[in-house]
Amino acid sequence: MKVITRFAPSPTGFLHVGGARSALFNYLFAKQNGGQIILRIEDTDIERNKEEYITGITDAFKWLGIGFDLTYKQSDNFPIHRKYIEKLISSGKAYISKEEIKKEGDRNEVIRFKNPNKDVTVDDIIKGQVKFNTTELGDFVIAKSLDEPIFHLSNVVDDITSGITHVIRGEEHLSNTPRQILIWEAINEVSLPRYAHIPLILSENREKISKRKHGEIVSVEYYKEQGYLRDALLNFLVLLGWNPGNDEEILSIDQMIEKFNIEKVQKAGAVFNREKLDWFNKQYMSKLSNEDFIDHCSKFVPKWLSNKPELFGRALHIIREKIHSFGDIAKIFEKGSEMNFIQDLGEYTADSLLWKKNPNKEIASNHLKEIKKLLDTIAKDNFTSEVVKSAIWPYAEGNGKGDVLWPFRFALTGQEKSPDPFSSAYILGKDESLVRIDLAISKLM
RNA sequence: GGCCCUAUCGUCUAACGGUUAGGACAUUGCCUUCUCAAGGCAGUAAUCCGGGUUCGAUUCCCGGUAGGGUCACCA
Repeated sequence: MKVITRFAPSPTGFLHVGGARSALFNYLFAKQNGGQIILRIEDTDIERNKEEYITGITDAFKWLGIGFDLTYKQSDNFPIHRKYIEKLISSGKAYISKEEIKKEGDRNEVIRFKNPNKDVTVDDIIKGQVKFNTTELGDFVIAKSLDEPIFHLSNVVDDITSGITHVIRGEEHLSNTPRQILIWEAINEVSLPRYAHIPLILSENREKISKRKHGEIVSVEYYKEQGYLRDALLNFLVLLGWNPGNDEEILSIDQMIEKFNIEKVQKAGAVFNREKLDWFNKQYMSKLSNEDFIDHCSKFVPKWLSNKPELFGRALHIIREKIHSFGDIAKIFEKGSEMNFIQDLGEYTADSLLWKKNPNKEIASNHLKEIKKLLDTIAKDNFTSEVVKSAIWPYAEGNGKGDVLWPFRFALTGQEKSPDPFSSAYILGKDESLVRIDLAISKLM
């Protein structure tokens, strides 16, 4: 039997990280079984759906690299849904019911499923056997009219007509499952799919994360815009609720397909830990070549810097060390941040040039004068951090590293926190470095 | 509240019924060029509680407790 899975979002918002993980699990399971995965947009509630969300969702999957074998909108199947509703009615499994209108928009006639009031056991791959008594569900509504099916009916009919073999979805659907099984059995065309309800992704305080309560961090688009690598996001997500059974953590999509095991998915919810995501992202960023890295960061580099590609090139090494996502680039170059010295030395006081452990203006001034002499011996086109370091290092060791290096670094950067002085000098270049040292010396007079 | 699910370091998790309860993130300390970052090393830190079953429970069973999900003419 060929495996067919599906991811079935409703277009009422952008793609949620929990949705992305559900889709990923469906994808991995389908791929490792040589099966197919369908993207079904569940847009039966015309009033709440928005076209922009459909493109938002499909764009997010394009970015993630999760491809579908088939994509369709559920509303395209309304005629088929109608056929099944009619069939259920004519076979006495459903009926047209007269209703009292409780709220605006209510119909005075809806279609209800005739509940056989029996026990239904969901045989779940992850949760095991879960027994429900369906009596309390009553004769639930399956359509507002022949042409307006609602969730449970459309969902089941589409699963049946698409030949879905495995329903892998979030745990919030577990309690919907008995209803759907009842409908599935009433239609009685194909045997039940296997169900797998995956645990929820939780917030810090252990509740289901939602856009409403937790904001933009729940949407995949946010991570795309913040400059995260898709492989890092996917890697982070796949390990929320599943692991390969050993200490391996960095997994490519191919490795995930090979190693994923739906039966080993965790039963309990997992807290979404942004710091760990950042760590994954850093791991993946560090694997990038300089060329790829530059490609990824182009949209985050401030204009004044992207206009000076040589300067940017000299700073690249340091930038790569400092950031956890490409979006961080904008932050480290903000005024007052650690890399802003490249653009703008900024104001500082003479006292800040003095090393805390030995604050003495004359000593600092003399060291800076000596550093200047040493730097002057280096040819302009040979002014690399290694060369600068080898020129200054012996002097610093001989005269107290802190005494020499603190004023040196501070003169170059004007900041308490910054890259080391050798790298800073290299980034700034010989001329600018000397200018800044002169300025520092004059401040100390 | 009814129904349902869940329970190992702060977080993600590993552990045929027998382990000094392992790893990762975070955190702390140290080292690595003065600060920062990165890196290296080391450390702190967990089986929710109570009963069973068993020679022996993190592991199996029951009960509490706590958290979560769900109860639409939404999906």
